[in-house]
Amino acid sequence: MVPRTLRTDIDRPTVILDVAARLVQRRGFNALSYADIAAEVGITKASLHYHFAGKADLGQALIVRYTQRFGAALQQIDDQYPDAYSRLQAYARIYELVLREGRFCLCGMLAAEYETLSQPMRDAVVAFFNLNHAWLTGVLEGGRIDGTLEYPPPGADVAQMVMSGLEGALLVARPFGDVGRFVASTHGLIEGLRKRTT
Amino acid sequence: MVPRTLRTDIDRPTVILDVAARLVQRRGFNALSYADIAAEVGITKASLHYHFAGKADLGQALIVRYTQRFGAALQQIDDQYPDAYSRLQAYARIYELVLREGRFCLCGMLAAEYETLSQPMRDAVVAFFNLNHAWLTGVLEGGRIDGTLEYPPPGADVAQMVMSGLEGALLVARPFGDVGRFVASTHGLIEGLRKRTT
DNA sequence: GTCTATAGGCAGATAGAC
DNA sequence: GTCTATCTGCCTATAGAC
Repeated sequence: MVPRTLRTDIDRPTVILDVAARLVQRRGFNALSYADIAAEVGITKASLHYHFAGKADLGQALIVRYTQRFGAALQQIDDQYPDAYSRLQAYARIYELVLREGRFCLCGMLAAEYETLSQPMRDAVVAFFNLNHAWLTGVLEGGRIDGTLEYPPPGADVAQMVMSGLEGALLVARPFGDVGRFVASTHGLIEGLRKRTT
Repeated sequence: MVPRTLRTDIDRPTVILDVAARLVQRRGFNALSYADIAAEVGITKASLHYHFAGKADLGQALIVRYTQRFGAALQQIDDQYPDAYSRLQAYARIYELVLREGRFCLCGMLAAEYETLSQPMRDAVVAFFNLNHAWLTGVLEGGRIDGTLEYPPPGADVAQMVMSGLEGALLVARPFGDVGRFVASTHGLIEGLRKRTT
């Protein structure tokens, strides 16, 4: 069934996830309450429970959607940039945009709170990092082939270094409210991998 | 007044801070409750309030002590290791030991929860990072002088990169319960700064 | 789908006896 | 310093009407 008019509003679950994602990325999952979300969405707590039975279910949906979108962004980078170095730059830009919204990475936040999460949420967080790590490893190995990157250790280790470096750069820059601090950390990280065309 | 016998127990506030620090570094400040601490220390919640009037006061004391101890460890590194490269290695080892205890950096955890903290706690967290950044900047500039390090950008930027890189390596390695992942991230980070004696 | 009303629990915090 | 007892408030969650 197609709606008769172009809808500018979005469906409830999407709006709920939008609001919840923003709150978690700014304040953490343990500081998130159904009351806060309900107030911002403009419904009651009881209605929230209709869409997401429990807080852990909501949390899981949050991570799954975040990971899907992240995967799509990585796919877009692959399509848009031909060389590995440009892909790394674009990857770092994703993180920078998150910071500019005043947010932390959803899964970075949940990694900090990991021990308090339900098992499904834990598994989803790990899956997010696995996706990032696998993609980065591919890009890094591609960089050896296309000649835009140069690094001594295994690609998988460097992938871990890049991913951790970006998460950490977000984490530390946020209390300072300073994007410059993020750029300072990450620029050297990626330039250090660029092939020197001496 | 000197106690008549050698005391093997420690004073209450210290034990409270020990227990609270472990809980915060594993589960986060927002997941910390007076009930949990009291149960583990073996006193009541009311007694806890005698030593630390409010949760924010306890939190502040936690950060101050952590920062003091960290500063002492940095001083010890300066005394023990003559060259900049060895100092960086020793610095990374501090973080690795934290991970081996199953913990996250106290201030890394609080950086994630930053928006929910009281102003005094926020200021204390920032002070911790400032201490680390200043010390690292000094070490890095020393490495140019003693010839053990080599890096293109300003020392302050590299300091930010190293600090963020270690915090991020802790953050991401913990959900995997894998110290190897931490080492993979940080080894390349520090070796990349070492002067090539070609 | 959304509401009102409410249950049941745990949070941080305080009063006052010992 | 430590206790018992209690307060107030917020939390997640549910029942049931509309």
